[in-house]
Amino acid sequence: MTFTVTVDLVVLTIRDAALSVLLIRRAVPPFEGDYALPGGFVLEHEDLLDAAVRELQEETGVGGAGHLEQLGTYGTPDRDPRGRVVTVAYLALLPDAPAPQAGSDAAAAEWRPFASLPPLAFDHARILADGVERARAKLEYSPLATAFCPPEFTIAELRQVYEAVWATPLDLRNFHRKVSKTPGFVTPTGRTTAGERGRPARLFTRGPAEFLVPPMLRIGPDDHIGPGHHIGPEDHED
Amino acid sequence: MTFTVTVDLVVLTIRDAALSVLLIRRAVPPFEGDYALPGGFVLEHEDLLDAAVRELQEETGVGGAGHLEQLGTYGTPDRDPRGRVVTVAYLALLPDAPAPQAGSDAAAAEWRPFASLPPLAFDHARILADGVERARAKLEYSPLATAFCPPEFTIAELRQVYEAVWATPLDLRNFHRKVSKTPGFVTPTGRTTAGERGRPARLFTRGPAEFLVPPMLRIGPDDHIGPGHHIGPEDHED
DNA sequence: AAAATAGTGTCTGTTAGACAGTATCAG
DNA sequence: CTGATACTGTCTAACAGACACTATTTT
Repeated sequence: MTFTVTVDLVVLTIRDAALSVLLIRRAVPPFEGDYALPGGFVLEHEDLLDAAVRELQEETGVGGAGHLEQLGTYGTPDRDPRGRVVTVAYLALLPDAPAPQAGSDAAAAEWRPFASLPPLAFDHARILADGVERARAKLEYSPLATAFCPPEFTIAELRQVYEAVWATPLDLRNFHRKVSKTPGFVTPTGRTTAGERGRPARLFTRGPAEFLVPPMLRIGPDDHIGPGHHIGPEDHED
Repeated sequence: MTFTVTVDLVVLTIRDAALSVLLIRRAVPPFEGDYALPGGFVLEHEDLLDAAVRELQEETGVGGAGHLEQLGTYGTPDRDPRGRVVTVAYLALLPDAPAPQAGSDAAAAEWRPFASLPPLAFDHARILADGVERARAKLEYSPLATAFCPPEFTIAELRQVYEAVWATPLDLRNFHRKVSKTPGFVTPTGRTTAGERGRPARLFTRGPAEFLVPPMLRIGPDDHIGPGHHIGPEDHED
């Protein structure tokens, strides 16, 4: 038994303080004209990660910035009407800026706010939901929020990333203290912003830490677990 | 371009207070006679998760107990000398007991302690390392440790799971308090153990919580990140 | 009684959340 | 000056780690 293998990309960024997703409009059947995640076929001698990097490059023109990691693999027998297609989904986190470019099988690529999404082709709605949940969870215990920021950023920019991804307002003073006291999260550059309103802000780069100790928890310690509550990181089915 | 798709299983359990892995000896080339993770080909109309469940059933005879989740997909072009094989790895956590059974392409299946592993075929050493790291991480923020336990278990058994997976001793009194105070982690059954040495222990079942709030952190809050990994608190014994 | 295991209580330093206050810019 | 944003400090309740103590069984 043989399979077709594709990669699909959940590409996230922060645009106008809102978590946004890169979507394409399909130019060919099936689902012609529908929105979908960018992606494509894995080539004959190509590693899966290389295929994801290539597709990301083709769709966004993005270089080495940002973050890319495997999200999960989706292979339900009837997920693609063309036959048995298994897709390996990747999650990309990028700083804002790159203007999307139309790919070969994509009529157009555009950023869409996560809060108001159109219907998606295939099982891409599920893949996208898994990707956003992964991003939300990893912001807690890794310095991955910096992947949404330009090379130099302020604490306020970093806080806006957390607020956009978690869709929750955060206390800026406590946030500032927590980021400063978490070893290796950010490294001061000595430079500051200028020309903005208010006091200039110090600029930082991402620090050397791979994990945040202690983590930045989304949830207050006095929260309760109950039916309907959906808190914390999520994985796939049992 | 077409691919062969397989599932491989990282099956973990606690045996004799040690984290252990289910390995098979390959009966056919390539890597004939070497140790490997159990696994096999995905069938024509079979979902990936169904294939993992089937392989787990074939290797261990295990039913509905335990936990099974997708771990990751490995598809480096040269990972299998037979051609282009992509494998979707699954992580299974089981209570101790099931005697391994020999599968069709496996000469023998056996539990091996994670602390002393033989060399593994293909890229299975990497897959196994990823699986154990996933398990270690998930024990922090999910009640997944209960998947290693029988349907009814004591707090001490649950603590031994944490100690075995994290390879770290834990203070039994603080552990007991933390488990009891985390809402939805465990549910008392009213029954107790009997016939053992010492005071009988209350028996629990897994509670309704999907996530631990607050999490059970491996690492002390005053740990520092630096060159040279530093995980886990220092030993302490009464 | 002694040993062993289960479970509770207490003390203390640290931390998270809430919120007041100070610093430095533009206009 | 006012307004705006950046940053620091303080108070308090809750929590984590360390460790003493009580409870209930077997031998």
